[in-house]
Amino acid sequence: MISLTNNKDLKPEDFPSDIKGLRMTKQRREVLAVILRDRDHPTANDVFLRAQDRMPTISLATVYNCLEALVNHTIVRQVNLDRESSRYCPNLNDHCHFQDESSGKIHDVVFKEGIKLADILDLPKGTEISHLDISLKGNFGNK
Amino acid sequence: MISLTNNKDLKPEDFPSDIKGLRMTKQRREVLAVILRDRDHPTANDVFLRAQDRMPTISLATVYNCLEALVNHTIVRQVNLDRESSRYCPNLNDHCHFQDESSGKIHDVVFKEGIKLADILDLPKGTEISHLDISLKGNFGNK
DNA sequence: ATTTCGAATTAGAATAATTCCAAATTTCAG
DNA sequence: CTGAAATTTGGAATTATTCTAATTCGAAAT
Repeated sequence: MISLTNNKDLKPEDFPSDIKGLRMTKQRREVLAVILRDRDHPTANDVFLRAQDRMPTISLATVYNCLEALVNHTIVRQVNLDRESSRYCPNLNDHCHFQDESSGKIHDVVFKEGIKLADILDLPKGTEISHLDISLKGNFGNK
Repeated sequence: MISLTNNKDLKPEDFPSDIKGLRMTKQRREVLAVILRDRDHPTANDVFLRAQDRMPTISLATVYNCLEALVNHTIVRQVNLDRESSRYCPNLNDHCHFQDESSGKIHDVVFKEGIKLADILDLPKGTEISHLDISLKGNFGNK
């Protein structure tokens, strides 16, 4: 199976016509390809500008529509940091986002081996977590 | 010392004239009093409406100004969930926010005894966390 | 191949939260 | 008291996002 979460070289036209139940139109392919290619947590407008390179007629509204569809079908993740524009991330594994204050860049951060968040939070019995967002800010060490 | 973080009965006019280096004007007192009184994570507009009860002339711009000043001086915390309006929270202790999907209510959630977040995340050496936000969504158990 | 019809795309208008601005008011320091 | 600085105010401006209505597309059936 084609890896959608880690494939810089995949051409939009090579995407299957259906991903997770979402019909892949030309525009959706292009939008997804942009997100998979650069993996730098672009905003909707970033995606729009990049998608225009290969598809000059695409509209911003369409980019928003495509992003919404991709998010609803858990093909990409929407990342909200503070009050900034939403950003989009192709990494579907459990992870957090760290925004480096000097560069502005956003880094994916994972939990240490074997840690589950529910284990460390004091939640009342019967609680069910459907969504979880962890974001950090500060100085990201050298890696 | 007067508890600012847990005092429903405190009247705005009883606040000291300086809190954490912030000069407390009439409007700032009122805004802070609203946030301390109800503790239900109101939005700026909620605060505005409530503040108007006792101070009909206060403006929304002023509420935003006051909130910004209070946040900058770490007197209240700004809480951002998804793309919704910012909310404001007088609880300055380390905690997360859980939004119950059926009621919409926001609950404060704390870590279990002795847990520090830095211990469970795989961060590169030298990383310094300046801000941390954890928000959850789902069904909040009965408490 | 052509028709059909729901889904997708488009451009631009509308919305909502927040910020900006410039004038008026209040407060503080001397 | 007096002038400077900070704060407040109402309204305009901004920005991200959503909505709308018209058009186009595409797959399936004819």
